[in-house]
Amino acid sequence: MRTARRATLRGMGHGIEDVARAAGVSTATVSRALRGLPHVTDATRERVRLAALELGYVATPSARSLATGRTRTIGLLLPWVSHWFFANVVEGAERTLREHDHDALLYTFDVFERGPRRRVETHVLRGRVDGILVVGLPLEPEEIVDLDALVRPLVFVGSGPGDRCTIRVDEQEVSRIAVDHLIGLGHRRIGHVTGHPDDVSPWSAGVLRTRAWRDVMGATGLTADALAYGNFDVGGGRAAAHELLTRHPDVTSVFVTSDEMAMGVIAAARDRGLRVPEDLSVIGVDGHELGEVVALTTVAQDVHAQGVLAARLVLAQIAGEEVPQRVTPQVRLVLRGSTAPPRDR
Amino acid sequence: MRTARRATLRGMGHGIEDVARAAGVSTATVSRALRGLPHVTDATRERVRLAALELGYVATPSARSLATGRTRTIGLLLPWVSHWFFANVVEGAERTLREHDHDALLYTFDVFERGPRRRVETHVLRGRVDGILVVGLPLEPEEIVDLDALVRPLVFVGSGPGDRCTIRVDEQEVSRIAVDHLIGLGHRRIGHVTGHPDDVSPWSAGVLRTRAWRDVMGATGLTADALAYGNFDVGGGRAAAHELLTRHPDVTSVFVTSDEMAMGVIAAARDRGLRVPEDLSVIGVDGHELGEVVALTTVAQDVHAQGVLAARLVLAQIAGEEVPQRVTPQVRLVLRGSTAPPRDR
DNA sequence: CTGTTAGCGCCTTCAC
DNA sequence: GTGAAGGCGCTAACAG
Repeated sequence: MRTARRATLRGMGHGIEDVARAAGVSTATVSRALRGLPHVTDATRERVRLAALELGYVATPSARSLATGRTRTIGLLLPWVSHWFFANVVEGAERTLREHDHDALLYTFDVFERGPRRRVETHVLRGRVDGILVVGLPLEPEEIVDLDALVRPLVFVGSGPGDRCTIRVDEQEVSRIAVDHLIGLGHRRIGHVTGHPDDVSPWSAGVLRTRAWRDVMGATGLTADALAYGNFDVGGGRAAAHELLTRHPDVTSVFVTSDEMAMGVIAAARDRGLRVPEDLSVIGVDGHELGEVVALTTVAQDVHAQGVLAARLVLAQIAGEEVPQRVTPQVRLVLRGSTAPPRDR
Repeated sequence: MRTARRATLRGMGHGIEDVARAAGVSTATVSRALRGLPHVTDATRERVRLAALELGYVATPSARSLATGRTRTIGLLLPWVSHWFFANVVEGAERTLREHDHDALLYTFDVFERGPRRRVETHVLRGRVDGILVVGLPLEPEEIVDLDALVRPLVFVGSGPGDRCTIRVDEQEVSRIAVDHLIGLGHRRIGHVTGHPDDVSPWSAGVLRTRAWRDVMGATGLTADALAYGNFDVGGGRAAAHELLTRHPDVTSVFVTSDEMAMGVIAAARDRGLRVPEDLSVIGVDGHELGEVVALTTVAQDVHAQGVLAARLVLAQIAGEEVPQRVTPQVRLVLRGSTAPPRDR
């Protein structure tokens, strides 16, 4: 008795067979018609479309994926979403992906948390995604190997090995702009607050900015000894600044590798009764909206645009197109009230 | 010639058959063994486990989904991720879901954008998710109907109809705490900045807080006429404050329905040469980390915890457990420097 | 242009 | 406790 159609579809609606029956065609034709493939009469296509619409038919993604090998889903790998940079990349990427009928799957791996560095479990991505966006995650070489094993296009944002499609600002330039600005104002004792002390990845943004800070300082004949770690958040920046200012009370300005930490530094200055910028100049990196509220001078970048571009580049790779190996978004110095010439003291 | 095993799996690794062969058992046994189902000897299970490990076998999600009808994926529906509240809910939810081997699929629908309210296309969720988290999205009745048609557990966070599993603070209490605080300080002219003017949903957070502001003001015999809309972001809050203070120069304090907008209000005060809190008191809602930097008094809530709980509640529903229809997280007044008694003038 | 027929990789009854 | 076989819903050759 194979006549009795097992109307399964687990209570999810109608299947392709229902549409086929309603339109009086075969399932193959329905599939072709609905996906806009050639070799279908306009009339048939329209008939199928109507039938599908009426029944509220949408192809079951897992069935489609199983048959095609494509998931129309992109994995977003990142440490946090509650940080400004990441939230904005994610938002830009997700919107762009959706415009192109792709889904965004979120995977957070907080590799910066205290304790031994947890390895990113790339195997959870197997068969789930057509492409991967790695955002601000300084991966170990073995992790890259694991990702490569997935045989899916990869795009890195805000961190990444040199030999892969990577979108990131010129970290050297970022530090140079910031430090040059402070030097230009007359500062000689320039402190530095950066990310995580255990982060030593050669392509971590924090590491690169710190290295460039050292370079610029050295090239100008200044000593780069006032350094503290703020773990990329407000509270961390505040604590780091306290530590820094206690150990190096002669510091007149601080270059901070993120606006969130920079605002923490400003809070610390206030804690200590120091006025910004009269007693202490502070410059950050990012272009956080709230920087305007505290008049934070910063080296700004358009993060949303980076998310959009990243999405476009994975999609392009999936489509078999060539993509640039390296995109370097512009940065610009945004002068506000947190930097000024040092007071004589 | 059906002997020639078509080793497809589209270059993705090994399939269940490979594991079966390696372990010398059938695919059925592999399936049972790997998923911890009963009726498998410890010895066989171990053998299968080893074989799978060695081959790096992971069941293809789409195949599994097609066979089981479950996707182990939860859809996150929200307007933005770049706003503090949302980024934190998402982060809490994603981590919790991952701990329970579930994926988080992101769907942003900016229903607050200018122009006609875009309808949330729930059909993109069909067959993609086992459950749905609706975060801070004031949906229309028809949209709820569409969601219900998916026959999947639903949890609302930060907004939601009264008759569904909803996690949200008591909005009345939020407004009461804030306004009472200002009244207690001696303010009589209390302005208000809230979200989007077109948002009239009876269960939008902004709408409810504004209504409660009116109620509390009225109950105290104060006029609630100084109102402006800040669209839930910093720039919007700033613009709204300018409008408000121009129209109602006698206002001595402002109750703002989010910390991000409240910080915009503080920026506007500075623009106008008004000192906070001497000339203008400002109180927000949320507990944004950066509130500390600008000494923002606020009615705080634990948003990360709400994300965690939301994830737990969908998972519980999927497991067939009963869940509370309403969870009301605690809020607390965080006194900082942005509120003070009004100056006589 | 359209229908038929195999799978896609895994799960799941049902025998053994 | 284990294996055989059919099915999940859709796509993709291949005929016609």
